[in-house]
Amino acid sequence: MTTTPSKHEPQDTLPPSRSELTRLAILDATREILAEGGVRALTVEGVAARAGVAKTTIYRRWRGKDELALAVLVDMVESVASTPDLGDARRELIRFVGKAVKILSTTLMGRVMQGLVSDLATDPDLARAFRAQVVAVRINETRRVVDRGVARGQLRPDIDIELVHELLFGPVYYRLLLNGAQLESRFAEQIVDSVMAGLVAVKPIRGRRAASTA
Amino acid sequence: MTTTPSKHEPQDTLPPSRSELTRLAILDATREILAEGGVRALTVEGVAARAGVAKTTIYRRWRGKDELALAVLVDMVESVASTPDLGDARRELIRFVGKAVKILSTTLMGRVMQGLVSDLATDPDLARAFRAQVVAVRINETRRVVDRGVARGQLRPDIDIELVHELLFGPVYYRLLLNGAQLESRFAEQIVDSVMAGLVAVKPIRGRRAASTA
DNA sequence: GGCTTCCGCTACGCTGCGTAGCGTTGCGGT
DNA sequence: ACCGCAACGCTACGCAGCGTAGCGGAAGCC
Repeated sequence: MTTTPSKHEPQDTLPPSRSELTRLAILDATREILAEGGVRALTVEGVAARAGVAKTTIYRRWRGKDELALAVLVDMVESVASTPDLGDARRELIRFVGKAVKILSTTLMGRVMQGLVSDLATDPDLARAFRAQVVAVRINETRRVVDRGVARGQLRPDIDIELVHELLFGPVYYRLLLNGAQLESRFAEQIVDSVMAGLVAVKPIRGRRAASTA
Repeated sequence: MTTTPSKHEPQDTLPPSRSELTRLAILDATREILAEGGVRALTVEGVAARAGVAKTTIYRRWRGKDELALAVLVDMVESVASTPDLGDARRELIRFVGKAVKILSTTLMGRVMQGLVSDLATDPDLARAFRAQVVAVRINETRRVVDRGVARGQLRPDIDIELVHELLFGPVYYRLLLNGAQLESRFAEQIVDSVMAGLVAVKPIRGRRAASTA
């Protein structure tokens, strides 16, 4: 697999500055190393060598390998387009979750995730950046899809967006990180169908008791 | 935070051998270091120093810090008892998931998990051991609880156990590893109620409830 | 051209890994 | 009590990788 150029390169009109060139060289080298050996193989010295760049140059831009990996990841997340309006909430959710499944299983974003997780727990700055630039994006997209479903009368209006987001993507990352089972497109469908059972709009029936905090 | 002795210490009758004493000293030191600084602070040299043990002694038993952390984790998982029969599938599932939530949020098992995840992706042996001794235990327990629910007529008989297992615990680990949101006991209830909607034996004509923004 | 900014390069100190060799101590058998 | 083996302690390595400092050179910007 060769290097994916990753969207936001400078506009064709303006020539890339030297600074931008080295930046891209570093990110590309990071991507390649991650693709080959995972995060375990990611070293600042290795990136510097492959990018044809001095080690100090990397440290002038990022504080360490964690930030570097996060930069690559953010670079990828930004390329994720929003889910189109398909007229049906279930289909949209499947598309939405399925896209994450596909990206995590076919690109090296899965590997970056695997290697980044442990660092999230120990580096507060990294965690904050990750949540702001990755998790929040997913939550917002969930909100858009759910809101459309509610507007169509397909989903209940009193849905906890963040909870739904966790129910949808939790299993995906569980497989990626812990279970080891293969991430297949069918999995997205299974998840959505399971979660949907609690989301569908029904004629107002008197619920049993309200949820209690025990 | 003091050291948790962790169940299977030698029988009271037979005095612990020297070999066993050093083994326990190493594992205790590992636990302490993990509790204080997380996996990032876990170094073989640090463990050796705190345990009052030579570094080589550690390498004679484990191949590295990964195996050491896994040993501590397995040591904890073994102490997790099975879910008792409560007569109600929903209550049992909440108890089941809630126990995991509590353990991950109150003991240092959460921290060990956080630090171990990245290594799972790069060390096949470690991943195999983890799945056999941690994941498989959870799946089996899920099966027991679900089977009881089916026998009582509370749950559908055609339930995919592994899928349910992923739906239940995926969100828990999602919070622990990625989201950063606090793991509270109420979360287990929310998850179970959401997943239950698709598991109940009869059509959801009766009370239905899931996510509520409270 | 001159100034600023960015970059390459070497060299360093440091931590932690994993191993080798050898001395020392505890433990079990007879 | 003795001996033999197994386990442990200790020192000393070589190595990889981190992160920093200092200096000289090259590109960009008026």
